[in-house]
Amino acid sequence: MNVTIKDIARLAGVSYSTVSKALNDSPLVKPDTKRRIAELAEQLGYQPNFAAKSLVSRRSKTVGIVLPSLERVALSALVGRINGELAERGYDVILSTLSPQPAAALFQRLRMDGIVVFEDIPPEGRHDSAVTTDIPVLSIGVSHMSGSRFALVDAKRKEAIKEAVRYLTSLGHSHIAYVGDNRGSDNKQQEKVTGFLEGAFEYGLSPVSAEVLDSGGNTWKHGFEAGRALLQRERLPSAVITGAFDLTAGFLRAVQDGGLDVPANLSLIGYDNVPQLAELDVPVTAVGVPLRQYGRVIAATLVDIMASDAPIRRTVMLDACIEERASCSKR
Amino acid sequence: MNVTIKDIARLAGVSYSTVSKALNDSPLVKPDTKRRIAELAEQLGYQPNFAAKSLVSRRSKTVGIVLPSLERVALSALVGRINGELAERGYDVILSTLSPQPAAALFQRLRMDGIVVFEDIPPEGRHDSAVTTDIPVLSIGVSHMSGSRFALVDAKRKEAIKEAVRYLTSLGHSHIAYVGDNRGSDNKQQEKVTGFLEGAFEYGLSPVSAEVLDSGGNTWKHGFEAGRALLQRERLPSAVITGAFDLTAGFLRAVQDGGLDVPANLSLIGYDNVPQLAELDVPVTAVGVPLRQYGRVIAATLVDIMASDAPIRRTVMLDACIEERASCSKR
DNA sequence: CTGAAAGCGCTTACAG
DNA sequence: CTGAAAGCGCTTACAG
Repeated sequence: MNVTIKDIARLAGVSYSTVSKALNDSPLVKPDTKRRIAELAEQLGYQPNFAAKSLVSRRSKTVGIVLPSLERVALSALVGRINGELAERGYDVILSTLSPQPAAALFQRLRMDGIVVFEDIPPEGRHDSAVTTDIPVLSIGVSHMSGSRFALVDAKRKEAIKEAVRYLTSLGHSHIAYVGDNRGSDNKQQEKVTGFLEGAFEYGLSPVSAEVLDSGGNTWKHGFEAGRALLQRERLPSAVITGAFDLTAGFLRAVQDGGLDVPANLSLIGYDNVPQLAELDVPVTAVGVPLRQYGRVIAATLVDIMASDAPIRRTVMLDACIEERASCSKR
Repeated sequence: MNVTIKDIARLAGVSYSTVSKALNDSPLVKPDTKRRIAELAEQLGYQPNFAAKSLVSRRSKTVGIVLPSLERVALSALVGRINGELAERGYDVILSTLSPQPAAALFQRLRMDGIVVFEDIPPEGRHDSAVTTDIPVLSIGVSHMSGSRFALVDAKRKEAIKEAVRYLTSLGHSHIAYVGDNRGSDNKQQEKVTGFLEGAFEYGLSPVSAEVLDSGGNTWKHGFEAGRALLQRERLPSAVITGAFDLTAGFLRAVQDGGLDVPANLSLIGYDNVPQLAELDVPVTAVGVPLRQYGRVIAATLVDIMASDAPIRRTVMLDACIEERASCSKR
């Protein structure tokens, strides 16, 4: 049998409602009594009963995160940050890898106060397959058109890549390639390509000096292969923008293996502003929403929509910024 | 306000305790009444209150899984299977990526009926940092020396690799290399190396014809590099055993790029018996515990230790088997 | 087969 | 500041 507030009350010689208030740090309880009760609770190893608490308070102080799969570095790091940010705000976090709708149903059953949905590919066509639930939903990157308390946090990918072009041209580069998934199935990838082309135009690159290389995917392997493909060229760009973290890592390895020095022979800037870029053979300059900020905004936005009882719909677009490291040099 | 059994009771013209029994399919309720109530519940979109249910029943019918990180294919696939298996047994699954102790504390607070712990590296030295909790714990691969209801499910890695050696020698191979993480920090990796050496001895390979190649890690990249390193050799083995899924994939790519044909020039067998091996450029023969079986045993064992109220300690070692595909040929 | 009652462990007006 | 009481939404003996 577990320790309950009644046990504590008996030992402290007060009523159990006083114990409840004391443990919740109510101003209605004398500091002295509070201290005494806190000590007793500690001693007895009291653990509040989550079920009872959320039954009566109608809140669980816990949020659920829906993940498409468990396989991406950047996502994994972001989830870690969100976990930390929400902990600071008094929330626990649990995850599910079910698909969004079943996961949302589960989280609703478990009485989560809110849910965060990550999903790469929006449900094809059928928008009725989107998440429908009564609890507040925060989508990252893809709109799920949900209930009445709903928000979307996303990165300005197009601007980010454009910014990378600006940065590279400002260093004197006039022949730049973008390496990324350009298969066209995913909007988010297309945005980046568009950003590259707009940037190339805006910052005065000639059409032949702004190349888009389709990597066919966003993994290390795709990056590596794209790097090797690039090496076949007779005329190389002086700078490359890679569209995702793993891609960047694989690409870097390939060009280094091919005998190029980064940044002496080739400048490189990678999308996805994650600290892991600093750990590569050459610390790679990043463009994108800084991970810390991403995590902080996600947590803050979610807490916000959970707090409101009125319907809310909000969209937050995050600006990218450049994190300079050692992979770019002047031309 | 949500629908409760009282609402249903009112509309059905019965008491709410009858509704409760009906919804739980109690034999004490007339089939007719049951049906009527079920329909009504359906209609009203009734969702039982998880908090109330677990408060009174002292069980949540939910289990928590602790994962070290979110980055491994084989792990991700296994979690998916466990999810499915437990669903069939009436349990929901949630995940946490906190480190084992905080995760266990969270799951205990959330009143999970049991937890599964995956962890690669056992807590260094200090065994007091292991998971301590009152609820049943099932560890995968690493013992966490927990409470009174505790189980360990693990794979017979050594036997698995040995079996791979047997298989290859039976095909006529007499020069075999094992490629794997041999840095020595991780017991599980060492077991595989030992299995290889024992197998080599037992199946009569000469010492120079049984090579251990340290890949320095278990990722695609490590596999790729190990593959390229192998190609530098003047005398190649006729068969290779790779120690982990991603490693296998990277290795295969490297040797193919180097102009070797698998299996014509080189036979390959990969540890980690996951279906993804069938999706590689060459469908790769696997050795290891079949994913389906792994998932089934984990789910069944967990349900078992959750059901018992007496202390239980159990260890289940799973046998590996070979899944033949197209990557091995006779010599 | 059905219903009234107690109780799971807590929070929160309300009265003192 | 403290306590008695009601109630959150359910399950489960117990009595009919």
